[in-house]
Amino acid sequence: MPKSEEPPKVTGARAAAAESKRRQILDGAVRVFARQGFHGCRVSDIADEAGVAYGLVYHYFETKNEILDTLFLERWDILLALIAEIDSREIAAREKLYEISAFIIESYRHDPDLMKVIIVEVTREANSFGRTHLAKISDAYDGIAAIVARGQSSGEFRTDVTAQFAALAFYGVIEQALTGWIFDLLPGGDSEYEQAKHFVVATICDGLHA
Amino acid sequence: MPKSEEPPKVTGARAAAAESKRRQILDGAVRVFARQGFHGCRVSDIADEAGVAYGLVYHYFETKNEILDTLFLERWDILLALIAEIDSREIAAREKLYEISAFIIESYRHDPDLMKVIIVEVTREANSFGRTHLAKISDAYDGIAAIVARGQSSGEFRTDVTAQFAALAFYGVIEQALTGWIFDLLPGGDSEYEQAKHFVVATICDGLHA
Amino acid sequence: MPKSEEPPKVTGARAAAAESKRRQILDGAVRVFARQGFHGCRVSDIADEAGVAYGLVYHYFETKNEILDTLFLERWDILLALIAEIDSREIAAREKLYEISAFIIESYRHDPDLMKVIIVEVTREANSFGRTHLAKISDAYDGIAAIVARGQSSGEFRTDVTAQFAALAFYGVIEQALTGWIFDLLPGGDSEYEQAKHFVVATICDGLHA
Amino acid sequence: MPKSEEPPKVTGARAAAAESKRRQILDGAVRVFARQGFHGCRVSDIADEAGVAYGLVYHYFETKNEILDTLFLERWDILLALIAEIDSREIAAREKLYEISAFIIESYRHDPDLMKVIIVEVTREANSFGRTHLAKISDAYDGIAAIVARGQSSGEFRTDVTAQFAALAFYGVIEQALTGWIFDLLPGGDSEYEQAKHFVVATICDGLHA
DNA sequence: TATGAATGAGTTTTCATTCAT
DNA sequence: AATGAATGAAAACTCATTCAT
Repeated sequence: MPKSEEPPKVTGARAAAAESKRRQILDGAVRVFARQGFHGCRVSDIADEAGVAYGLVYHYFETKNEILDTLFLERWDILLALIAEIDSREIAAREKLYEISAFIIESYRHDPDLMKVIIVEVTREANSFGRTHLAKISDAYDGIAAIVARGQSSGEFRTDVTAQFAALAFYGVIEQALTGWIFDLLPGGDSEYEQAKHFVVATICDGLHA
Repeated sequence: MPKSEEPPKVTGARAAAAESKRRQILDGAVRVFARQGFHGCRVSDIADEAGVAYGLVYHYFETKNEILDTLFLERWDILLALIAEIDSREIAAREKLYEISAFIIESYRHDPDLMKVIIVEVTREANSFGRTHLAKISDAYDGIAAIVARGQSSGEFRTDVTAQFAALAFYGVIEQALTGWIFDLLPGGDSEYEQAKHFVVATICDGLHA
Repeated sequence: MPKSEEPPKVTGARAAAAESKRRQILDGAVRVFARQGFHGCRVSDIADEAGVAYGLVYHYFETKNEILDTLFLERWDILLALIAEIDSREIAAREKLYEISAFIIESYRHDPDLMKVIIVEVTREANSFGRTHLAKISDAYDGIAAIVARGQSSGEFRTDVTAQFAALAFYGVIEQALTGWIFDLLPGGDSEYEQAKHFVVATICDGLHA
Repeated sequence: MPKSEEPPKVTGARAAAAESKRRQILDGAVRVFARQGFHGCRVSDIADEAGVAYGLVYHYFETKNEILDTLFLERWDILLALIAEIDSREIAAREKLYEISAFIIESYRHDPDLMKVIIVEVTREANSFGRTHLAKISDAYDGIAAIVARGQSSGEFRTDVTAQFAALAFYGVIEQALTGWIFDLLPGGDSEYEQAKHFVVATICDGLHA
């Protein structure tokens, strides 16, 4: 799924250029964070990678941390919106889960650096820093749990495992698959990604038993 | 499961005292890393928490990072040994997975700080630092995959989902449960832990379908 | 001989100011190194003496050591250029040696701190650090040796003492005179400096014999 | 010239062993100082090189600096005694200077590490630390100056160059030769050492002129 | 004497952030 | 908006020295 291209605000060439610098910085930051980690890079590395002047980073962002926050929120809000949209469709819960799985895996295929940053850096940061991210992550869990709960109500899913735990398990499987690709513990590639979308659902919905 | 208490080597009071200081430092580090994060604490915080002089930390460990490494390896090696031992038992694959799930969750109940550090801090370090940790993590995946593969051979498990992916999914579910408890996204407590041990296996082996 | 005053490059106030801060740091470092020794001072002493912020030192120089290197090379390159220039003149070898002796002693009169740093600190660093300085020092020896060799070819100098050794002896006498002044083992003062210029040549060229 | 072996104090085996440990430490320190420089080594390096326990170094020496002092003074006092002894002989001043030159160069041949330490580390240390060493160095200058002065009185040496300056020049030539060998700027070897003893006197007494 | 664990002050370097232009 | 020099707090790491045994 392509990056959600915000409609180019029609505010003249100047503003467009400015917006593009801001975008450059975010894009540079993704590459640098993915390569060196949030703590392993300097603000000047971001500026260099983005091809902008050092000081400009601070024109667009208050702190280094805000850059990470922005990257996370941009992407995560898309995910949250998608979960909500999918849940509103008239399809089986299993199908809904497949769509979410597919979306996240496609996101990784499309921009592995960004997903790496979100998974590796943001979660850990949540430990030391604000709870903002945790609330957002919780929102995703809740959205998925809502899908599961609806599946339970309709009789599609068993009810002894709580919807909350099921949601968390579902997300855990996907995140671990991404982690595997990120750290080269799992072979990556287009066919593997395609297969994984199905494996996630097969494992979580059908179980491993024969 | 209690920390593998090495038999108190009878090597005189001096050596014993020395070993205890080293232990104190490791124990202090766990608490500090859990509370403030690896990057959020200073070496002096570790020394203070451990009740030893600053310099002593560097007498026992080359770098701050080596402390984290040591904590991770101590515990992870126990996990690896356990996985191997469980796989050698004459029980169903499903039972084996339950034992592993139970062990990890018990580890968290017994020493949540340590598990928090391993899950939250080590993975991030794996990104920037050496691949040592990754190799160890990979070993765990492999051990679990071996169990699944044996289950597939015996006809207990389906074979369309690869053993490798199944192992990763299984571990992903457990890790996400721990993450949930760590960040208070999931209610914790003795009965929840007990329930979760079963949920993990129910989800992965039986699936969510009704 | 005055410090080679580079013509103030007309590059705008900003660049000029920047260059002047860098110069301030170097000048402060000379005073501090001379007073307390390279190892006896902190980088903050340099910053304080130069009247700049601590961090600015690291904006202009990678390490404390690079400051020392810069001071040495700036001056030594002037010496090397001078030796080459003097050798090209159409004067007696003895005159050439006098000019070099005079230049070095004048350098000391003009900026005793800098010469002290070069003689006292750089040599020691040459031991532990890179061979860069040694190569430069060797260049000076070679330049002087070339002058002596030409003197030998013309019949002005005896040939049983090698030019190489003679060069080294000549430089050794000068350096020891400076060392004497630096450590107050030899009375200093304008007339003493003037006298020493002649003594160096008298000793090396004519010998002590009656 | 062999290291002045102090007569083995007849105080029993224990004291002898103790003395030997102290000697071991000094000998180890010479090697370490020569290799890494005074500031570039740790006290533990000295202990390791000497093959003694860390703490023992502090049993025999108050500070790290005292070790350097001891090494310098041991050797320098021998030099001072020798200068005095030579001056009392009934030989030409030129012969006396030859003997001193020969002694110092032999000292270097016999124990280059020790001479390297004295020349490279002690003189520089004189800058930051006490004036003790300077007084001793001054004593050597004075001793040599006395020889020159006597040579001037007897009509052997010219009088326009002061005895003080001549002494300093003489020592400067020798020190620079040693520096050349130490830093590989001058080819070393037995025949070169032998030749240098003569070159020093030829240069200083006879001069370079044809 | 001999050992090596224990202490903690000291120092370089890093780097996020600010600011003048 | 854009630049990059300037600031200074922060922290890891070093290592001489002390001390208990």
